[in-house]
Amino acid sequence: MSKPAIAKGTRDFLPSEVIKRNYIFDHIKEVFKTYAYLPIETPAIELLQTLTGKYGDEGDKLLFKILNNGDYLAKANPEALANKNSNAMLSSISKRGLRYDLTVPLARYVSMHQNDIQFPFKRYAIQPVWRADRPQKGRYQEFYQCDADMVGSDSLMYESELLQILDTVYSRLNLDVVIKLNNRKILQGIAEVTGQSDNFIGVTVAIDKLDKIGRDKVAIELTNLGMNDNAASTILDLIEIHDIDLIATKLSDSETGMLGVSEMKEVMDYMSDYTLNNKIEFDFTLARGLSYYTGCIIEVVADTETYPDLKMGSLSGGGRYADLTSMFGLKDMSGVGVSFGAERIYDVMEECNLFPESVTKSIDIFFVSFDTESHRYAYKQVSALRGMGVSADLYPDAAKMKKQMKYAHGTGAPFVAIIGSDEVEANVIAVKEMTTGDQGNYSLSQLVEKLKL
RNA sequence: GUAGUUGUAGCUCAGUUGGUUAGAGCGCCGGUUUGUGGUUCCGGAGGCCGUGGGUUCGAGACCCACCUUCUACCCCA
Repeated sequence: MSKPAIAKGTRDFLPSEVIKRNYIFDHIKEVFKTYAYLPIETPAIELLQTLTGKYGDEGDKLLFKILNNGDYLAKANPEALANKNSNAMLSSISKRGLRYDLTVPLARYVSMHQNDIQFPFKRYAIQPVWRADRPQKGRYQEFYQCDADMVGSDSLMYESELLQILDTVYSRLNLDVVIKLNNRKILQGIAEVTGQSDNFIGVTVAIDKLDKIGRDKVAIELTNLGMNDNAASTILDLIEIHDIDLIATKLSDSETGMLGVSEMKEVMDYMSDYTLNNKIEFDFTLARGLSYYTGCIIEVVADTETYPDLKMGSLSGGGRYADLTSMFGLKDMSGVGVSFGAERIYDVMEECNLFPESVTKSIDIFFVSFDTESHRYAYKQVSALRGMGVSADLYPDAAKMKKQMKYAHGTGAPFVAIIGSDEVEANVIAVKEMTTGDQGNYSLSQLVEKLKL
């Protein structure tokens, strides 16, 4: 017999953990529905041709590939096999892989079903994704993403809508966050006015590290790109601005930059009547893996003022991608979306004790009994309660009271019903409140009243 | 992919310069007060010491390889 183990980067969940995870999923789903996003599902398995090349070279390495069925080596590229060249052999032994995120499957879905859906298409999906990454704090190989995306409109109303979704979900979870906002066009504007348009990617990669490695080291990275100290410090001065009007005065020479500014202003204008529960701030250092974002960029982190000791990456991310579906042959489909990292939200809520007490309650009442006759009586009471929507359970036989009570305690039930010959005779239910130890007799209907309170 | 780190009972971990039969706490099971848990006392079960190889009279301990855990980097939720 082999020792039980599970694959690295994956986890089992205890009932109490699943209940708490569902608490998060339910709140997110509820808000998605309120904002009129519709659910879709896509398979865990996608064709590798769908997945590869969408996440950059790094992403391709992190894709889980599925070996072809049958005698796959017999059909492998003989040259690659002889040379032990895994990369060259891959296409001949693996056609499929596990999805890496929910956005690329969405693009595939929209392209395939463009005749069956109407645009703007608003969909949400809460499904697991897989990445062959090195596991770390808050990083797993299998984790859930909760995405809401809109495809098929340029309107900045949707940016505003998604910001409200973020704000609503986190306030309902009672988790204080800071919503950070940027626009890739503003980043481009900064590169333009400092004469670094050719270095755009390098510049954004460098400035994205600002809060991690500090101003001096970013300045070194910038000068390494070939610009002089002056340009580097101008860039640093610009990105450290947090005021949209101030940045506007600096970017007046860049058409793209000014477009970014006006987009941001319009988004905020849509928000003007909405009362935010969380902080929202402009952060021009925000770059977020530039793979497909073209406009607004959003990132959510836990508020360090409320949780000073917390160390956790971003909890949500999102943004506008002007042309996601063209890789699948559908042109001119602008989209915008946000994604909730449920695992990290769970970890933060656990660490900061943010799950309400009531979430952990699994059942309403547990029954124990003293002998065969009272056991049968108890079972009838349990059935009746279940019929009325009360979550009730009964120990399967009249074992020793200590053993039954211990099990009852372990269920987490707030009340335990104790049934012996006295109760059967009087046709009552003796109910003990576990936290206080108080005990009293109730009729079935009285008990239902008590439990429904 | 790079660097470090970890692996001993179900869980958390001790285990001396290599030396008889590998320990503790918690948990689990049983008994103890005959209608009451979390919180009495007593007893018991449970270990290929990550896997494979090597050094040695002798390895949980030393060496090599692989696997695994956690962490930082890269990248990302």
